Amino acid sequence: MALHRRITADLAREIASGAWPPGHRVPIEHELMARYGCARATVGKAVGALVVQGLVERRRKAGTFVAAPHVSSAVLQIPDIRAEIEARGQAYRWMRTVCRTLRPGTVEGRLATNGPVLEVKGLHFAAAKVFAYEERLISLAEAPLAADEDFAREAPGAWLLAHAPWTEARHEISAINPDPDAAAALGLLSSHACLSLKRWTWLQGAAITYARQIFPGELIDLTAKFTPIGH
Amino acid sequence: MALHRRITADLAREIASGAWPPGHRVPIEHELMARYGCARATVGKAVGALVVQGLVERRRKAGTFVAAPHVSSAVLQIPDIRAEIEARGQAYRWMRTVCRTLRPGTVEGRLATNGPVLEVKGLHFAAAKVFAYEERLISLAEAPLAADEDFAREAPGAWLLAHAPWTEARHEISAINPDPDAAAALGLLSSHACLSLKRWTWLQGAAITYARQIFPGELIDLTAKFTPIGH
DNA sequence: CGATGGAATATGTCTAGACATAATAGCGAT
DNA sequence: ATCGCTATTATGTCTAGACATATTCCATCG
Repeated sequence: MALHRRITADLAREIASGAWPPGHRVPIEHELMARYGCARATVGKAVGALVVQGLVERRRKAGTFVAAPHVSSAVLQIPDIRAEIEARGQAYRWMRTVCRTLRPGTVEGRLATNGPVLEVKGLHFAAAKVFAYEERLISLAEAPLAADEDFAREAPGAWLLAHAPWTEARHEISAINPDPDAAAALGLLSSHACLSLKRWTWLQGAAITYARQIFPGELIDLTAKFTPIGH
Repeated sequence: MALHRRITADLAREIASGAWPPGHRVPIEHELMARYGCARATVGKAVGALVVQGLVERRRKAGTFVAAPHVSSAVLQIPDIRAEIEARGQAYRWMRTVCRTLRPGTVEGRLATNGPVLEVKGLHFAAAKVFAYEERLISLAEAPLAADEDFAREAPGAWLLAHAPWTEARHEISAINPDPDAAAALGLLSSHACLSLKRWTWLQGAAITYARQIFPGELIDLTAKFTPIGH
């Protein structure tokens, strides 16, 4: 193994074991140079890796110190339903049930727009089984091309991904007992725990689309992995 | 700004703008050396930062290439339960129900360790109401100080946050109907939709802790925001 | 035609320095 | 005692090389 990795691992072990609590001073670079018999750049690379991982903080003149543990944030993978299903080796199918234009002002709290809105509802199937129920609103002012689509064969999510770029998104995840509409569509009892995923997307501050997807709880797991970016 | 940061930013801009699509070859290090008039180590540091961010991949002899875009992903805030509750202006309370040491080999599939494991179960209260049920396993080999704790007054999550750093974590979010144990603890019927959050954390590849938290569905929303590349 | 062994190439790691910069500690003057 | 200057110190950045290693390309051999 590369020397700089060994140094990183050695230091991390001291921190992990609790031998070096938060605030403890890590040996200065020249001492590590002497200990490992290497150049300063090598020590610097090793300690730099700990900085990226958020384990230590470095301050000029002061030295390098074990960092206080940070609150956790993680990168959540938001699944593309079609890709998710096909990755499992199952056949994917989309069935649209509703597609109509709503008058302005009827979508408060879901899509912030004064213009016309397209409402699409439908079901995602994995093999012969219902995988998700989806309700979607699309701002026709922001995505005018959507007015020419009937979304009978392609799900609005896939279409938007290819035709409507976005710069910001917000997701809200919760567990719900499905409302009567959703329960009927999914063929479930309302006692069946479902995962609700709401998504809002914006392009440069203008609301594009709102989506609410409901999955039978046992059919989906959202997984999130820690990433050192942005602690 | 440091030169290596400028190089990183320049390259990231090409990728973010779409000028360099996935698979596009990034100029080789010697060309970047010539372009910026710097040493190879400086170019290497700049490109290394892009690797950490997942924007490029490097292969010896082959070169450096723009990475395939990750599927839609977002930064998820994993809540600290106590902070979450107190932010709502409610009183927080932790009640431990179980705290015992398990023999090695009894936690398969949850915590990858051969050493002793501490098992803690308990409830988080918001005001007088149960907010979450928690089951936790802690590897005593990795966090030996936990053996001296009884977690009667402090939740293990809070204690670990202050004493056991981690570098990797995985979260699994799903909707479930609570099993009888959890339903009884939460005072709910098993028909009540609950959000299940499982978390595994590692430090440098060694498993530290596993936690399973169950929330009544209506009490919690996880929210995630998209973060564009390049901050 | 296919297999194989080099040669070429790009990155991976490392050295032994250099100067820059930020923060601190101590000193002296007020 | 306090302010401000300076010397010291530890990290930040960078250079101009070196050898190592993985991979690809290509020419040669069977």
